[in-house]
Amino acid sequence: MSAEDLSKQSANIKTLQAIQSEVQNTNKIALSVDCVIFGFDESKLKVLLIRSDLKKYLGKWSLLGDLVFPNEDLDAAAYRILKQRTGLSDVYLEQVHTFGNVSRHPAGRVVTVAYCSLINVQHHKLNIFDNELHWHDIKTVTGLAFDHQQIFDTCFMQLQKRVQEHPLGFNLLPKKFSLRDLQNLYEAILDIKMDRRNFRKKFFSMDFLIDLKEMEQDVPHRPGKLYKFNYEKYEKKKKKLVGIDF
Amino acid sequence: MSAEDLSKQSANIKTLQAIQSEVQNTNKIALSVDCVIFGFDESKLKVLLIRSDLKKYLGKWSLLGDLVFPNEDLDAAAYRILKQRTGLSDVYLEQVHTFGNVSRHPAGRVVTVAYCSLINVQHHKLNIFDNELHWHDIKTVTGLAFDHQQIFDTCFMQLQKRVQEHPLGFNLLPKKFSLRDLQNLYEAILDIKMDRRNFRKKFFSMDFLIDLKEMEQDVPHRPGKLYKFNYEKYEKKKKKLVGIDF
DNA sequence: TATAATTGTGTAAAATTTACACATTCATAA
DNA sequence: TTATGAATGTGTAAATTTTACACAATTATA
Repeated sequence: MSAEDLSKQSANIKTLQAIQSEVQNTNKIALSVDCVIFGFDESKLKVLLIRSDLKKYLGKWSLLGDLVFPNEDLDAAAYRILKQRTGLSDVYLEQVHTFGNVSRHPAGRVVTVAYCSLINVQHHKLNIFDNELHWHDIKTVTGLAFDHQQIFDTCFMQLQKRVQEHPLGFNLLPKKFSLRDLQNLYEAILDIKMDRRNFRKKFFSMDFLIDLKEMEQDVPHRPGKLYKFNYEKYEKKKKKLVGIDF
Repeated sequence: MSAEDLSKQSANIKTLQAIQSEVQNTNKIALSVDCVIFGFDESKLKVLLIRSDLKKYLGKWSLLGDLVFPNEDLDAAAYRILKQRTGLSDVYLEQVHTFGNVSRHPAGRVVTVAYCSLINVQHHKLNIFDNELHWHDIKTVTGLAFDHQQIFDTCFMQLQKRVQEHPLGFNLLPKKFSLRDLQNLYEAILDIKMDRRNFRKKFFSMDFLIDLKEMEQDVPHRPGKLYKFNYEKYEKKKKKLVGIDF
């Protein structure tokens, strides 16, 4: 290594203190988390929205979000918001994308990390006391506050993609569900109609459904069998490669 | 709406000033960007790393990153780093994931947004003057500084997935490439061997390769035909749905 | 007891994926 | 000049997966 290289190298070595002061000086960006919370009810996909608490967007709906605390892990902030708003813990939650355009928030520089959450509406219909909080049919979601429409669109598209590759959907259903429930769910998320026999064949051939030997109750027609998803078996079998296809 | 609801609603309405001060007070988090820059050379997938500039991690390799400026879009920060380090603009760059554990950085709370970039090594072999900057075979990447190993692993896995679903790979090849180059690339990224005839059949049936009517030069064996990727055709034909499969 | 609604089931055709071998072309070395 | 080595270019048959499609059985209700 030449003398020049050596001096260059030592010039590049920064002390922790130097970086700390650099971090302080550049520290003009606030960080928030926004949650796109999906639910499934009456065979429709819903999203939980709140009325904007900002005058500029008065009357508009927005996602559930909050600033991240300085001593709080990012994922923990998302869980906190979810817990605060729905009363639920142990829910499916996944980071989707970070939105960081300079002018995305009127109050100044706020970079936000978007999370997608899937919850079972039946299990906590109770927890929405707040009039400002409302389940919206995803087909009617337009004109959200801030850049929340873009965030919602991104999360919804990601959900459409991931629900086909991973068993996420079951988080939106009750523990016991019929194949009709499952098909309704996929049809609602993907906004398509599917062939009933081929849909059943597909899921039976995957062999991840456990027949609970129970039937639906209180349906105005022939009751269907109830199933639950076999997570243990799925975890063992997980696919590695899919194959080139675009 | 009841009186109680109304008062609750107005209590929820915040002024811009209130939020601004809230943002100021909570503003103790620094934001950075880290780039995982992939290249393809000598039939091997490489990643561009730099020696850590932090005493704690002296001698360790780390990703290329920097703090985001207060008045800089997030994506712009990633492009800036890429331009600074490789001299290249107009490169493939995609946000992958944000890492925000409280203790991930020794200098304090720094949340980092990871980007994945694919560049053509042939086109700018020149631009690496800096001894501290080096292309590493991805198979030898271990023990990176900070949480950069985790960031690298995440980006690499995402690359393996996305390269199968989208025509990203061509960003790593020269404009003109042979089918052997293309197969070597996929084999390097996915770390598998593929059947040569089926690989060719697959790509020909997709019908996105333009035969340039040119042959390889200076190869010590029968030269292969050269192709380029037909982006216009791909953009028109893009797949929508894939089908349930997990 | 008849009707309406939905469940549960199989098969044949089409499309896709997989496994596999040999003649051709060019550079290089004898 | 010729032989050799190394990689290109090409097709088919079998297996698997996907698609399209119809009718009998079950339950609640009128």
